[in-house]
Amino acid sequence: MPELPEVETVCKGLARVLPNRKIVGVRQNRHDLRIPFPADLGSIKGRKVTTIKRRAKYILVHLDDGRTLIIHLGMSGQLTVSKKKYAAEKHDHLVLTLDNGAQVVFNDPRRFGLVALAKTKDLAQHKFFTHLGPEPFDKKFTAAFLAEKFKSKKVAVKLAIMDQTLVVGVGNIYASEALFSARIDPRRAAQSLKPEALKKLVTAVRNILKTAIRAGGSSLRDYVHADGSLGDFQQHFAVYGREGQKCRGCSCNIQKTGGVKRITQGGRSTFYCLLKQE
DNA sequence: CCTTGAACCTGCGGGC
DNA sequence: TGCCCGCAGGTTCAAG
Repeated sequence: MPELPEVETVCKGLARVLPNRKIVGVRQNRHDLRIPFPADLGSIKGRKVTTIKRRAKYILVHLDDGRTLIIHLGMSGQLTVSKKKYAAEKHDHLVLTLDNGAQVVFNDPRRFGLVALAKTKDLAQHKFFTHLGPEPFDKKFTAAFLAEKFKSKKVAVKLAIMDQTLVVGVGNIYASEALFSARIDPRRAAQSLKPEALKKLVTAVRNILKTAIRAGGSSLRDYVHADGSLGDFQQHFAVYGREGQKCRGCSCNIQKTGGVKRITQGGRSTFYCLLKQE
């Protein structure tokens, strides 16, 4: 479920519930996801949560002893917070109980997620983060920056913009959406984009992510993303998942174009509409 | 350094 | 009804 907007939405939900709460129970229903659970994960029991942050697609739960609980949702992870009595569901792998009785449940059918524990609050040097590019909303993420990074990249721009070492947060859905919004053919070699196109791409990435965050945020209630889906934003996808249908946001004639195209790049689906690009 | 492809894992829907 | 296939929002690793 998660690209940056979904993770951001989950973080916002957690931020309304977790800070200043003490963790009074840690239940591990298995010992690993993509990587083993920390051997000392149980030691977060008795600790109080200070703040919630996000870096790339990682959720950071800072603790009052200076350590950080790191959670990544992978492809299918969900974090829900419920005050109701916990009823175990399939694929609930980690359940934290808070001192107000609330339960934080990490459910992840495909188990591509991860849970880790860092010794510090500052994670810049942590192995998960050293290789990551800037946040898309960081002022470092500019057309000039992308030009430099794309210079040596012959890969398709769709793949390049999803490369987390260049810029973080853009996953398979928003890559298609941002490129459509910028009217850039996803098949083009990254290094072939001119400054004007790069500028449009930077703007499009920021706008798409921001809009999706707003839509996701609007669907929050008692849960941190109750259904684990994309909130309201999926109804606004212009091209993603719309093969053969009319794209949203350009005035192409579907009779003429055949609608949105789907191709495979890097083993994953890309959706695009080429009107106004040729 | 760059690129590609496979691997990790479960669930769902479509076709036969 | 069952079986097989392809597909799903991420990341890492090996090999060329």
